[in-house]
Amino acid sequence: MGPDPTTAPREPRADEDVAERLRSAGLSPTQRRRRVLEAVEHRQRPVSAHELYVELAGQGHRVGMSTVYRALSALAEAGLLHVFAGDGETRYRLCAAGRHYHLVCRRCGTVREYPADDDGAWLDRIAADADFQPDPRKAEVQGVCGTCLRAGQNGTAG
Amino acid sequence: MGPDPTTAPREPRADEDVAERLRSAGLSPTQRRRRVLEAVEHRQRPVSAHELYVELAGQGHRVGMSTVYRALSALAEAGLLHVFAGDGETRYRLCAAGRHYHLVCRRCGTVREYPADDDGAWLDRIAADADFQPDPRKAEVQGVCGTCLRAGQNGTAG
DNA sequence: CGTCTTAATGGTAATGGTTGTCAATATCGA
DNA sequence: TCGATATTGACAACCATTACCATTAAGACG
Repeated sequence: MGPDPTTAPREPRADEDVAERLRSAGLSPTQRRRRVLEAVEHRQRPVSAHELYVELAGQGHRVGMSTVYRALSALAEAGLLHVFAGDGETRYRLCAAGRHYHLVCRRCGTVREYPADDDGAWLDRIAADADFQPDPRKAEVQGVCGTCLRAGQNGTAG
Repeated sequence: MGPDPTTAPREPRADEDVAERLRSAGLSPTQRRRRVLEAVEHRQRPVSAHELYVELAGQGHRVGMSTVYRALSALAEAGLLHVFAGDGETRYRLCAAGRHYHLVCRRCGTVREYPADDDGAWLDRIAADADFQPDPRKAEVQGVCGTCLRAGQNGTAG
């Protein structure tokens, strides 16, 4: 399949977007890093290094384990990913820009980003009240999401 | 070395309190578990299993590594300790009863429990707004405490 | 478009925190 | 005190993560 720069039916948009994101994070947008970022991006819940490794291998992309770990660490360090640790293996998830809290369901593991815009006063109050400067992107609330809550009522309450 | 049950000039109050806390958590208050809980209790910042092991050994108390791990896990499971993972080794800290957030300083590691009583509306609003039932004791906000903030201004703000 | 310099990569070995195993021991009730 | 049961501790096993270093890709330059 020869690439036709003039008539290419692909949309290089998404790929370029990923590359640009890497660049603005201070990372050269290598092929492997783009693959890793894209793979994380397509997940709704945090994913582990090993899971990504398997997924990429299944897609025919040969990315070494070390590279997956390095990419994830770099992306997390750059603030593009949020880190979830504590259950054996570390998990990563895309972290959007802007103020938000992370609502983590301890049953299904789904993470939701709850906007802190209109509610940011809470963080600001803490800053003034407790002599503490909170990082809006590093606020995490654990609990149970509505779906699991309703599902659990049927399954456990008997 | 030898404990004197009859003439001990200590105040059994604190020890009984620890035992009672273990009992109400559903754990039989064995000597080792009491030692572990007491050791965690006397710390202001999260402590690792290995650190506790060394500390207890230094006090002449022979507590096996496995026991330390098991006690910490059990105490955390029971809700008496809060778990901090993600920096190599897992760390534990006493978790008070009542609604509070954990303010974690990423510089010095100190954890402060910020009461959520008057501010609980925030969690309740999330519950209604985002279809999510938050666990008040599992809310964690990372940031920088005032002390480190002021110390850092001199060293880094150049 | 080739070449060269440098950073990234990947297979593998090593690291180290954590857990499993099981005999020895402490705990608690009778 | 005696016995049933849960706990403990030393050690080995486990496994996620990192270090190492030869190989390879990326990007600059002519």
